[in-house]
Amino acid sequence: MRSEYQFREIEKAWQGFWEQNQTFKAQVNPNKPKYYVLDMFPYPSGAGLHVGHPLGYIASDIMARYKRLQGYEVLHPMGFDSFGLPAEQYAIQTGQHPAITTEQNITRYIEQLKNMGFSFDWTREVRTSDPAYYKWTQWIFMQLFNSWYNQEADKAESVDTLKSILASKGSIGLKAVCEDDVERISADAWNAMGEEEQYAYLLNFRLAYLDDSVVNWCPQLGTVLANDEVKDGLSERGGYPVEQKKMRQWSMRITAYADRLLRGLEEVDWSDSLKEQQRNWIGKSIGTDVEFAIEGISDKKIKVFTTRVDTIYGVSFMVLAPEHEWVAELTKPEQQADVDAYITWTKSRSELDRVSEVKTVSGVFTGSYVINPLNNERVPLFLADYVLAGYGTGAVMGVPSGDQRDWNFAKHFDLPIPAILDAQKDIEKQADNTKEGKYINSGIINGMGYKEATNTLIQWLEEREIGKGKVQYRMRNAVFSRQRYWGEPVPVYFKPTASGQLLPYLIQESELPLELPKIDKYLPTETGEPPLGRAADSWKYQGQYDYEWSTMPGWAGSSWYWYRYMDAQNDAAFASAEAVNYWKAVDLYIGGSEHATGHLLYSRFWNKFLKDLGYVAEEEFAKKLINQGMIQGRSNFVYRVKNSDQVTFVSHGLKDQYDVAALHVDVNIVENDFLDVEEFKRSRNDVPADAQFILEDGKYVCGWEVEKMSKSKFNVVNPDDLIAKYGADTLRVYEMFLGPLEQFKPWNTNSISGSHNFLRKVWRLFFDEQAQKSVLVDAPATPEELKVLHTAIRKVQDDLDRYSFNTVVSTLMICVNDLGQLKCHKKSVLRELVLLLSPYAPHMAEELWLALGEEAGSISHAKFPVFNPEFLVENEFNYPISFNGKVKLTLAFSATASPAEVEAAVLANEQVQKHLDGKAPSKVIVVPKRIVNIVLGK
RNA sequence: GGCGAUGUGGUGAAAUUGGUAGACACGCUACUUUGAGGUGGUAGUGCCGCUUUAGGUAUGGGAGUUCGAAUCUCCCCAUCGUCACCA
Repeated sequence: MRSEYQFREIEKAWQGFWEQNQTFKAQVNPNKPKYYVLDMFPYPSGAGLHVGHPLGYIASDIMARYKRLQGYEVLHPMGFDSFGLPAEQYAIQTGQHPAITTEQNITRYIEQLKNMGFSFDWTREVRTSDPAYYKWTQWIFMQLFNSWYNQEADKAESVDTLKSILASKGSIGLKAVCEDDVERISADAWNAMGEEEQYAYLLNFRLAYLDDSVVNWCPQLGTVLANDEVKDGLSERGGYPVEQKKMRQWSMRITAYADRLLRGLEEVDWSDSLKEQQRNWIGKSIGTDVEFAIEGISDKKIKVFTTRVDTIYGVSFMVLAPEHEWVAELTKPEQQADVDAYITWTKSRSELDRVSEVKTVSGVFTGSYVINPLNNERVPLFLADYVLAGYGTGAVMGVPSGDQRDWNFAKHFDLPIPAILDAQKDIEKQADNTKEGKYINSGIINGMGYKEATNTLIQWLEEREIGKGKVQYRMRNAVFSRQRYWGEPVPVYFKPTASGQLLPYLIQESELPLELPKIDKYLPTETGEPPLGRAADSWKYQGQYDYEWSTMPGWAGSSWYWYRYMDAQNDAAFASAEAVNYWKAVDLYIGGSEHATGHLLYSRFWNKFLKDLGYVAEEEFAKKLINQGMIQGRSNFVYRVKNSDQVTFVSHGLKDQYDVAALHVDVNIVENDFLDVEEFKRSRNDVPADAQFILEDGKYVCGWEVEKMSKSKFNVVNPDDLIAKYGADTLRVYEMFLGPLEQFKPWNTNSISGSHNFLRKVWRLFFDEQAQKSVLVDAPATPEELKVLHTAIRKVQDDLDRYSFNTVVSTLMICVNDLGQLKCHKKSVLRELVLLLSPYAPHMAEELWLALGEEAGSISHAKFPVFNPEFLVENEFNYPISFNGKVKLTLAFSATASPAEVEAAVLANEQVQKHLDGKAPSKVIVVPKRIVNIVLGK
């Protein structure tokens, strides 16, 4: 038995114990309620973990341990999102296979995670780059390829059902999600097709499909990027320029799920900001498509999408995107030069220019006119780059009285600004987008209100087949191909038809996994094909047909991994039905907010798809989600005096008296902002031994600033160092004590000693370290001790239930301080305290549990203390007595006294009378067991 | 510009349905314990004011609702996140 708090020994011993005894192994246990608590699994980078990474893992581990104590069967797994660019970049530089780098990094991560004492069930570890795992990623791709979206049933179905519909009814009235330009055919036409022809036609409807899409191409990285991997026209990783390029790519029809993705947000407990981000990303708008005839061209009409069809009588111009495909045809000869100049100019502008010049108006007249279908007026047709080719129809009707951007445009080109609502104000000065009032100058809707007008117009347009109500989404289908090596191969090969057209076919399910071939270099081929093209000679299906050379994007493996944890070793299914039906969905998911629109949206998409096919139990995979705040760095600075003969540094408080340059200094040689001068001299070869330091009160004080945590700023703090110095339990307690989990906060090691001292204080309730002996006693607890204990039990439970991890630490500190004051060393009290502490400081808890005479290791599955309100009953309550809301004194009264009794007693009190100073109170408010407020007249 | 969030001591923060603002911790000051300690203990610490006692004032700023506002409403300012000309 250790009577000193030797955390290094203690932590190592218990980590070994847990591993040996598989203490945290989870299993399907129908006799217990389940709780699934999941961390977003990390990409194993070469740098290892810094103090910011474990924040979320600590919180989730506390919940896992807490729920175990409450009698839940807890699934708390960890794994690695191990496909990705950095390992591949490294492979390009060194020739080392990415699998080797990845393996090394994972080994390091596991070691670091184990040092933190997390209660993961390591038997369920997954790695997305493991063929046994990506076999099932490929399998899901195959299901997507074999499915179409039936809008009638509002779900995905096997293409077999589509085939029978086509054979009996054709596709003319078919409600399926596909591109607008897919040719509609009759049943006869379908039945007349040959097998290959039918196969080619079906490709239009599959949820995984090949498409010539405009993609974000990054030449430096040699690959396509998703929209959320591009920031301000540069690649998120590396910051390289990204250009638009048309390429034949695999895509996923996520837009089929747009509305369900939107509706599903209502049933999950996620933060408003996160839900809002997803809503914005999906970007649903309800409006109307309207066709405008073109003057002088009879076979074409320009279609616009508007959310305010009620303003159509206010149209005074129309604008096309400069990239619109009819621009050449619609430009009149006399405008040709101007239009060409404008298009050249817009092309020259980078993404960043466009963003920064939002306010300026630009555009050019084409010389053409369109006809407003409602009033047959001629409307001039312009080009302007504020209209985006990629959204809606690439054409916009301009209503200057109701839209500020249109108003600016009209002013700039001196176009009319017709008023359309009697409630519009000052439309000569600015646009007024009100929906109030009655319509004027508006033909068939004159005198109507907004709702009636909109319905009338849509009906009018639909009757004449020149428009219809429509729901528009901003979200695009997701490009699924990456021209990289280190990703999942797509389980597809290409077989030519009789006419030589290449059609994609799936390999057999029994042939999974399709493993990555070996290649000589991890670069594109000489002809610019993806790296897998280097294996082209041998990498063929049945030695004959080329496999797909692109690999899957990073998000493929992470879009379903929570199911693999449920049954990680299963070779016959991604998870057994039994496991899926028991664990169902994630009860608590913790991770960074940077995945708001990427991972979390794709995962919800795949989950809904798997639900449609009946493979999983829940429509939403994560019921509760918490985004832990990023931990920022806290940099320290020293101030070097400029232009001095000798190298001189001046302390922070005196720096204003000198001309100084601020320099970053390693935060690990600074404590409480005091610099370790000797260590500073030793560790920096640019600081000579005779350097001068101008001190304040004998100390060198450093300045500080909050910055990103990075090596170049010397502010990276490594958890391994802190664990060596204070122990994992201290680090766990301290990271939680820093503040609310969701909040962004700078890392500051300064006050970690407070958490360490707290744990030592707990230890001293059990042991006299000086005398090297236990001080535990068996005596029964006093009412006072029970009150202290049960106050803590209630608050710890309440706070954990609302994920307030920081206040739990305060509560435990108060409890320990109070028990210390009471000199309480009673086993019955301390046993409960250890249980409360165990989720936060599990190693120490195990050790103290043993000291209490309990069975080794049994604390992990013990029972959480039960709060008993009887111990908190008070006979008296200390009433704060306030005058006009300002508290002046407190008076104790019986807790059961009625408000009238309290009021009488208060007014009879001598001190109260003194404060009243002879005046009569106009009112006395008594809130039982809260406050007394005496209201004095003015 | 839209949307979302945040703003409380020297610092991290607490205040769960409006009811004693600053719990808990760091830091700091003084005293004390120990052979020694990134030790233990005691007292103090929002700001202004006072020898002490009072007292005044205070949750980004301004207005409002209320007996009573950090908390609710409106306006403004600042910071962070996010989308960014979305028709």
